[in-house]
Amino acid sequence: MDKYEQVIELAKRRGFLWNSFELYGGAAGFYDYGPLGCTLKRRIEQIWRELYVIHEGFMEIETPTVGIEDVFVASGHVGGFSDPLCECQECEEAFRADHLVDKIVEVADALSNEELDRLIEENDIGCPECGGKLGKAYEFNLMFKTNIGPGTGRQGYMRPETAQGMFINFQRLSRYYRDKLPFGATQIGKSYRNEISPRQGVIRLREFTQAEAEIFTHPKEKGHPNFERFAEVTLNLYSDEAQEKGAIEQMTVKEAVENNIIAHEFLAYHIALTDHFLQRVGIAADKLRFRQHQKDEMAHYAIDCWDAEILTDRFGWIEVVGIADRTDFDLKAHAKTSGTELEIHIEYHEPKMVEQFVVKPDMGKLGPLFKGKAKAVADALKELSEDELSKDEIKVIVNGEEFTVPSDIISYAQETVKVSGEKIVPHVIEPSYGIDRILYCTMEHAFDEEKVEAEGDEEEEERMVLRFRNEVAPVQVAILPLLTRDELIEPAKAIAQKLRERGLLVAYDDSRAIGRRYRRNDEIGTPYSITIDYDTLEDNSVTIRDRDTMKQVRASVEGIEDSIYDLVYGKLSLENAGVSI
RNA sequence: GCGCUGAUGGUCUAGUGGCUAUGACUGGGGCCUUCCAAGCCCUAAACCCGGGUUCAAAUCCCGGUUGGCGCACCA
Repeated sequence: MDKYEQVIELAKRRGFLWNSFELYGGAAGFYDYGPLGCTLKRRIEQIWRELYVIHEGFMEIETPTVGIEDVFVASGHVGGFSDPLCECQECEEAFRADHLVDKIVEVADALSNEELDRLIEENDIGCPECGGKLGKAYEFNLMFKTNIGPGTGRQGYMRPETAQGMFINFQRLSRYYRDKLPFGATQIGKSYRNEISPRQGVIRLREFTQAEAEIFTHPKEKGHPNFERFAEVTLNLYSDEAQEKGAIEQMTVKEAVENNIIAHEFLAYHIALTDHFLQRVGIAADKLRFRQHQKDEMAHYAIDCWDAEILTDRFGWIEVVGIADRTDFDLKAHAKTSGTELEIHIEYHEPKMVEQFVVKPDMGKLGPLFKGKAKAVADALKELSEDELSKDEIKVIVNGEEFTVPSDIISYAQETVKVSGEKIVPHVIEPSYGIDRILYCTMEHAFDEEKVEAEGDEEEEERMVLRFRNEVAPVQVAILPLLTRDELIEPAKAIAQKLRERGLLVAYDDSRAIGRRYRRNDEIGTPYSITIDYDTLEDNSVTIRDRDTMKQVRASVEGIEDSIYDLVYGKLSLENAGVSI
């Protein structure tokens, strides 16, 4: 059994992750979160919220998981979130049709299916595997389709990312933030991709949880006001250049920006924030790197893009977060499709005086002359050059109709006007997290097997332990009466209640031997156990046991809820929580 | 989607056509037990689904579902 198998076996057995729909034979690409998995996930999400929503101030929103067609036409998912496939009619192998012709034309990925068919036909391209004849190219779109409303209804799609919900609310968000850049919004929710063949458990799902932030910045101001926070943090960077050499480089965030490895401070700050988050949920620092997209892999509109990658035992480096500067691509796309300006008015620090050619039609005379068409004529006049306006008879064409305007009802001049600001389309910095993958990685990195001495003459045995960081552990403290006796069970339950009231995640367990119960809790990563014994009845003290070291201290029941709380949240060490035994 | 390969209690697993489907661990109840999966008693729990071949199918065949691996795919 490799580590992946061990982790998945444990996850299944102890209620972290279950294959969905098992009762009916299951369905590939879907996983259920059991009681512990769900709690673990919520705790990871909660840390994410703390960093992005509370600390950064990027408020969380919630938008539908079903989207209408226009949204995904604009985003490019209807046309582009699909691949042209082409199957061999002999051996039935499927290939990317555009890859088959990419040696022949330069922009193979821009071709229509008909053009692809024609090129394959003309160049006599056969199956790369068996040389057989290839069938027609067809689109396989990765979005789930659905209908909105009864009957044929309206075409809907399950969203393939949460991001669009933030983009299309740009105007509302801008107003909420009182039109001041930079601002951001976040969303944690489900996204859907109809993967051709989902694999690797929770690594590639058809329904998965994303946590995304869309941060709108000024296109020309990409310094970060709080850059110093992470400036001296060292990152494992696998830049475009480093990938050529095949060696990860370590450097500080500041150096990365100064040496133009990372495009700008704003992106660098968010790479560092991602690094901070991942380590905080328990990803091992030496199994974490940031890989830069190479020029040919990066979306054409992006300035720079980095993936956080985590080293796993079976799958190697897997991508868990993408952090990109997407420029104004998304807002412009929605502006174009919706016919609505998605811009923000930025006031200059001081108004600028700008030389402008200004045309002033005399509406008092234009009105009576052209009646209802006066406004359109005036607008057309404003577009004319000085040359045209200087003629005796000025002609304009409005909707195919020619109008002749006397020169005396219009004046024009080169004027200096005061401009107080400009409209700009903000650039988007997007950190996009795959929560399910991160959750799996926290489990794998927490997973440990340790040899411990066994009773009597027995050989050493394995202790399975999930060394979760306290903050993410789905059970924070176990309450264990030493023996199954009423006189111990009662005070134990009272302590459990006290801890729950303090807001701790408590598990109470009195079944079978104490050692067995310690092991059960090690296996699900419970950081602390409290054991109630006969001394408790004498002197009102209990033992607190540490999961990782198995060390115990003796502490008073009085104020135990505060001690455990402080232990869990790192404000107290075990040594200071009681007397060592 | 294609190819290879697997699918048996909660988990891991034995079982190459023939008794009531093997075992371990785990779980539950109890006895015992004053700190790291101890012992004893009791108990629950499985042949992925659908067809076919056969007197008889967990076992052979076909199809599907699903896990793993390889190819392809992975905004």
